Amino acid sequence: MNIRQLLTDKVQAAMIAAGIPEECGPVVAPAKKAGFGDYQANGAMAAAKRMGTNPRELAAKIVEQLDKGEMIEKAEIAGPGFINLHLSEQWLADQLSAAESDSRLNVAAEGEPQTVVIDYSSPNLAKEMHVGHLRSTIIGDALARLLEFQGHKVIRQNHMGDWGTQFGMLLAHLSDKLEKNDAEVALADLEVFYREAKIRFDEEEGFDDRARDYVVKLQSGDPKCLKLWQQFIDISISHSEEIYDKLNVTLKRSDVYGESRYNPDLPVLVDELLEKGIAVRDQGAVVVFLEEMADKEGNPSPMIIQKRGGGYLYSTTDLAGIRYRANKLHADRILIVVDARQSLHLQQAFTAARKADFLPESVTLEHCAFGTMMGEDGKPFKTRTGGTVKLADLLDEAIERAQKLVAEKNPDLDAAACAEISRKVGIGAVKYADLSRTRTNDYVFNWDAMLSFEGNTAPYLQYAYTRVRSIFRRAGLEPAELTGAITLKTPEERALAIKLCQFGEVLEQVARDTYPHVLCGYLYDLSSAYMAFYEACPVLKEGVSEEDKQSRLRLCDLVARTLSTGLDLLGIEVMEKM
RNA sequence: GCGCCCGUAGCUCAGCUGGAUAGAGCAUCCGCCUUCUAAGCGGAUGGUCGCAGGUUCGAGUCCUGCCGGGUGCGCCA
Repeated sequence: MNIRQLLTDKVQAAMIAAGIPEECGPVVAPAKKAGFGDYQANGAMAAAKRMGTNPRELAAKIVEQLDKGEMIEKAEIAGPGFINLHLSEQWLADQLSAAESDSRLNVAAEGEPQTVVIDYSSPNLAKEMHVGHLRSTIIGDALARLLEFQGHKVIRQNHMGDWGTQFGMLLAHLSDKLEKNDAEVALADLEVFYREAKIRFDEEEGFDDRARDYVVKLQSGDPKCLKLWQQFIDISISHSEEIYDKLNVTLKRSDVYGESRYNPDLPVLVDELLEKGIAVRDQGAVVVFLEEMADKEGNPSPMIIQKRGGGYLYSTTDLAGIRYRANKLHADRILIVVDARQSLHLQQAFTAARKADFLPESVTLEHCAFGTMMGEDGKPFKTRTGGTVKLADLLDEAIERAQKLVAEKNPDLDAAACAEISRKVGIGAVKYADLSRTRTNDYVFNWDAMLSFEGNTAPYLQYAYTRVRSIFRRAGLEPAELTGAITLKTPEERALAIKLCQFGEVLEQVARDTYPHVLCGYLYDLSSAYMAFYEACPVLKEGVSEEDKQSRLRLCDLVARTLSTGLDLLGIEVMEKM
């Protein structure tokens, strides 16, 4: 159920009935301020301008034609031609009842499901995952969960970096190590392993030649070398899986589709582009010149797809990836969740793929760009000594910090419960801090702010959830046992009801625009509305009538379910107590 | 040099297709717990929306120029 859409349809119909051209949109949005109704339609003014008539009079005509039905209580004209729409209390209550008995909370499943391929996380397997992989992993996973909930067929693609010259050095080192240990032991710490290999490569006589030799063997498909490589990859993926598990990320091994998978297609692709005349040889390399992206002087934008010497680049793999996803995976929509700094590269890849006719025109290519995670000094997030922060360490610190807070606030919890809550709170805080910011902007990482129980944070939302659940515990009731009607007597109940009813339209918006912070903002508003309701509307206290108690408990249950569903779509867990 | 992103309250950030008096949180100050978790709620203070033009009945939002910061730009990913 999408209030905004329903109202848009109604107002649009009224506008047409009032003789307004169809191109004039009704411009329906939630009311900006209390006192302006629940929703407002602002389209009358633009339409009046276009038609050269008086906006207030036109608004009056629209209101006259408006089929209010069960939904709209009243429509008022205000200011220069705003139409303020007040929703009917009974209609709202009916919607809530419908949501209550629906496992999807009255959120309609997508009528025209798409196949959506989402490329996210994509760590480099040569090293351990570090904070640079956090945003892609968190944002991509939230989008995957949400689009799946909307009813789309989501294909996760973990485009892991499992290929490249650095593997020569790593395999040479691994091959030596295997004389003493098995691969699991040798690769227990990837970071250490990488450093060792790098030192040998830089300093040890003859090692660099062996490394290069391994690269050649690997690329030529030498079976022994491939086996070694496979061992390395398998263990490295396992390291990533530990992180995914801790982070509560849905990526599985079957979602891994590493760069190496495109190897056989790269020479084919380059030949094809040369044949089509889209790519040309230039200074020994193969280059696609994109006139579509030319600068002011008309110089086309160059994209190298094969190096002088024959090597391929990630631009080549990107093109192969687009083609594979569109044609083999039959994507209708391709989302690529990578750093905003790669915007130009991706735009080139998108443009070239279109030009080469690698995908049907109907397939959309979207770069879901995100900014850099900054330290509190405003510079990219690093350790005190300027090193890269390992993701595992960051997550452990989050849990540890949460544990201190939980133990301090609620000393009665037993150790197991405390550990579980700390994990959910700590990880939730890290994820929510990231997701709640507009993803295209850089954001400042701050432990105290994200772990605060005040403001737009995960702990605040989790706390709101526990407050609801606490009521049910105390009442000794389960939601299924509730009877009677939902009534919205106080302003707080009404405000809460409207918030609850907006869940569906928010999800639709996020699914369309791929900005998870909009969902975060909604959940925060919902929690705030619940907190206000909680203060103003006693549920179990003395003097509350049975009808009010039942009605309010039903509101409580809807809040709990909406919060847990919404947070789950963000990949954040809730708990009964905290 | 060119491209892209950003500049909104002391700090961290929202502001969706241009709409009403630009909103939150933190910080500061003032209130609210013998009754559902005060990890909370209510209120106050605080803004020439980087600057200057332009389009419009109406601009934080669109256009142009400038200033400041970030980032990217033929053989890394």
